[in-house]
Amino acid sequence: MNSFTEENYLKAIYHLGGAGNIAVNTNSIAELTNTKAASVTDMLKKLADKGLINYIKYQGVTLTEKGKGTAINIVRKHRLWEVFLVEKLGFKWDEVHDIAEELEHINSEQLIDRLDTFLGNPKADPHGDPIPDRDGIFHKKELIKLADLIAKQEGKISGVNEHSAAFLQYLEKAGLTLGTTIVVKEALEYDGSVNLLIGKKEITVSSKVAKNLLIQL
Amino acid sequence: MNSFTEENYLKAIYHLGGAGNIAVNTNSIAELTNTKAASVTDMLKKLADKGLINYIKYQGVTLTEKGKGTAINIVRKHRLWEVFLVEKLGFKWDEVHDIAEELEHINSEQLIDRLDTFLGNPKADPHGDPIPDRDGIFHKKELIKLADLIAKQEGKISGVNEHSAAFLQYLEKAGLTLGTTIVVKEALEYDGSVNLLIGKKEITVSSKVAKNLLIQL
DNA sequence: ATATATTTTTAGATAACTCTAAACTTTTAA
DNA sequence: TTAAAAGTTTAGAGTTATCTAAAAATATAT
Repeated sequence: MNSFTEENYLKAIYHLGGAGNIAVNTNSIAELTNTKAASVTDMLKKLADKGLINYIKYQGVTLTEKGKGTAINIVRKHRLWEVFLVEKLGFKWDEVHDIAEELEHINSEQLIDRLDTFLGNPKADPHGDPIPDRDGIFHKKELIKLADLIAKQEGKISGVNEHSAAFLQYLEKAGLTLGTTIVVKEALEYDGSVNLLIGKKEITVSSKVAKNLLIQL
Repeated sequence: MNSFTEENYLKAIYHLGGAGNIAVNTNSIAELTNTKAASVTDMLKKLADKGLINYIKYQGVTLTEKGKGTAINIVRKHRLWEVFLVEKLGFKWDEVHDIAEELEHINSEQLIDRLDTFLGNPKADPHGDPIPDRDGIFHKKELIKLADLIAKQEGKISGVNEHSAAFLQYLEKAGLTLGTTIVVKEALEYDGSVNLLIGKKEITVSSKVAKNLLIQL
């Protein structure tokens, strides 16, 4: 059994890419967990002792298979709870993160499996992020940044790369919600902004927005 | 904001009758929270400093209005989650206590209000225990112990005084689930056991069972 | 009413997690 | 290629919640 705190560190390492080969560095973990580098170092020793991470002093960390499994399970729980909050309780997609952050630490495999069934085994959370199955497998569709599309390409808004409430609220106002079909009218080389058609309505989004909106072709 | 641990102590004091005038003693709190008396004393000082309990050394504690409100809110959350687990996720009534014990500490008024609405504002949890409303008011029906009924009285099984999985499983097997209508055929003075009619079926329950089954007339 | 038993509190330690400040490594850039 | 900057770890300390053992207060029983 891992503590609440250990779980949060594992999750942070996972989100920083620790499931791959490139080592995650101490400072970035400190930033994401709102702690100081010294605290991170202490915890890294502990997680390494438990066999959850590969840690070499001064060289950063990666997750072991065991650590990766634990982290993915937390991600699974987080995303399933987000679906519950939006689909069943009527929260907006920009309101659910903090509550899911607490719910993800509830410890019961049975609870999560039943929740998964109750929700109809959703494949993505309200932001389009994929939900791993109980074996930790992601059944993901290929998503492309809006910024990488060219004129005349058509696709469906299927995810976001940024989860701030501000960005999500902007998308909502602009009618750029998940599932919406869009066509690229013009991709402006000058500033990276993109002209889109949503049905017959034309709108322009900035480069920043285009980089954070994910499209399924 | 109170810590997870503080909340558990407040809840324990509440369940031991600390909302009334009779002071709850240190040892009983230690027993219920699975700690030692010395730990309880430490925490009582802390809760007293926060204005959540009335504490006089060696004389036990009662809850202040503030502490009572906090405790009742935890009870509300616990019971609403239990309803969710049974009604929506299909858990049995003897399986939900431990999970609800974790869920009750999730911090979001909005979450609980929406959950309440989602569940249809239930007035009782799966064991018949009343669920206080958001203002902490219990809208309770009058319940009487089966042991206090006399021959020919009829009523509906509406609650339990003991929550152990063993007792709940026994009731399930015996067909004594919530909502079942029963008629007392005979209350035996000799050993306190009771003969019941459930429809046309006759069964006998021990004195212990009769004391822990609550009936609405 | 006083000795004994029970209950509660205090004293002193430990474990988990955090911090600041200082020391040490690695990276970067002249 | 070495001096400065950036990043990381260690040392030492604080907080919260826990414990055991001993001391103090209260209750009980002859």
